[in-house]
Amino acid sequence: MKIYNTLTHKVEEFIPNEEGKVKMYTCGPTVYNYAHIGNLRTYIFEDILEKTLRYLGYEVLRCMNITDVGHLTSDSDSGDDKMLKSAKKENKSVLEIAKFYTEAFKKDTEDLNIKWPEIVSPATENIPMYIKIIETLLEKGFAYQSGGNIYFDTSKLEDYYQLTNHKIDEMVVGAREGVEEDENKRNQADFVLWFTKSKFDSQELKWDSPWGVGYPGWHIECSGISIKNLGEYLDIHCGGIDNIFPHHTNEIAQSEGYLGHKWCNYWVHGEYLNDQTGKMSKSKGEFLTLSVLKEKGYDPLAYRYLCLTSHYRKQLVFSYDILNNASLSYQKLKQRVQSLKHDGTKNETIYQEYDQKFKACLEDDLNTSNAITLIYDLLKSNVDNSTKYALIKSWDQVLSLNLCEEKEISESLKKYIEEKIDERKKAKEAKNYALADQIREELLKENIVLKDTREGTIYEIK
RNA sequence: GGGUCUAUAGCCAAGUGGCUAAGGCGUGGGACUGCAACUCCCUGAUCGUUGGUUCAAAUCCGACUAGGCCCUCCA
Repeated sequence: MKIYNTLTHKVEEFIPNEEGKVKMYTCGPTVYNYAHIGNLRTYIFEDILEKTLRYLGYEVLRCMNITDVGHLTSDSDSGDDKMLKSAKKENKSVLEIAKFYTEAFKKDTEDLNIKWPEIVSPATENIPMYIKIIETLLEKGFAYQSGGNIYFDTSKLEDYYQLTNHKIDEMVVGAREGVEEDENKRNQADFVLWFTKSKFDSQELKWDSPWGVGYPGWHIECSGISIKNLGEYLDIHCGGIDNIFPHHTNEIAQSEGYLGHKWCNYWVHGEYLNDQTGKMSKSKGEFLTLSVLKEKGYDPLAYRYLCLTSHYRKQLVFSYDILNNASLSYQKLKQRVQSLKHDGTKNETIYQEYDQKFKACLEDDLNTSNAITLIYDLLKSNVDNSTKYALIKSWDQVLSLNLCEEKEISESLKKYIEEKIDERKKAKEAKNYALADQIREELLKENIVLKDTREGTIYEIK
């Protein structure tokens, strides 16, 4: 399969370290608030990548962190800790906040048919691993102690900016408002591995370390959790594009400094979901969550469909217009698939032919848009219905749009509807259209839609 | 200032040098229907502007225009 690698800045053939096996790490959420639908776009893309690899026959082991500590607004020790800030606001402990929003995030992934990774590890449960890495970095001379904190010395690396093409001389310190220079650093790009002093009133979570009581920097957790669970050689590391710098840049620096060899071969990043004003952001205050969409009556999978009709490396500007568009398309597609009469058989030759086409779409840097177009092509083709159904059912393992989901209808409900249809038929025959329409209206109120086809009246439960 | 990405119909979107530029939604028209809905058929593009390379450009190169993102909070 071919995938765009941020490390080499081009689309490349994917070759794992060990044949047939993929070790994949994806940056997880910082659980101080709900995830917005832009955050979730990244997890949808990662889900598609993982499921594509599985569909192509790879054995995938995937790991994700949950950031529940130490995520500061800045590497200087004057910034806010997001977890703590949120906890104070809601009058709860940091761990209570983390637990609450982790559950909320998990619920979102379930609604979107995003598979939960095999290994999900909170940052707070891996402190000894971070300490081990930092000790090694100090021994090897990649880190130094200054002003009470341990910093990574970026000048010790030849190619610190390999992911971004940034040039050190042209970087603007404090390009973003509110970022202060940290005087303890030897080099502008150095970052904190371990904090031993805190200016926060009540930093709840602290651990003992060889350098004093403190807590880890933001970047060390992903390196620690990944190496601990997936070993020294990683195949794919994913995240949103905003993680490229500084987070992933720093992960590479500390991981390779610690390991002494190349760590991860493929870095894959998902683009943003923007709104009309630009990037969707938690720090702007207001943001769109999946629950909001659900309250407005949208199926979460319509949002997933929307994401899949676009490409993961292309920015998408969210509006209710495009969601309505996607939602309608999705419902229509689902209905078309579910109305296919199938008997569980398939034409093996045609099945293989179309399945190859499907794989080719995904192997082409996850061209989900073409994969969905292939469904429409298949539906329009003269392939028999059972083969069509078998193919779409199989493809839905990757797309996860519940295209073949059949609604369970109880026998009593079925009988009730059939009686009503019969009653309406008799009314129609007697040209009593007022009664016929009344029956149709009544059923519609119960979310049962009648459709008169050439073969007779059928129904659909909304 | 530096880096990076994008620009295709009303909307979303595929397309990576070669037949009349996929597909979906919407719009308009038609068939079906007691009327609807559903379904089916028909309906739409000088590919941001401008130079160049080529027998051939949406596709490659240059310039310009507009916009997004990153340069120590975010996916």
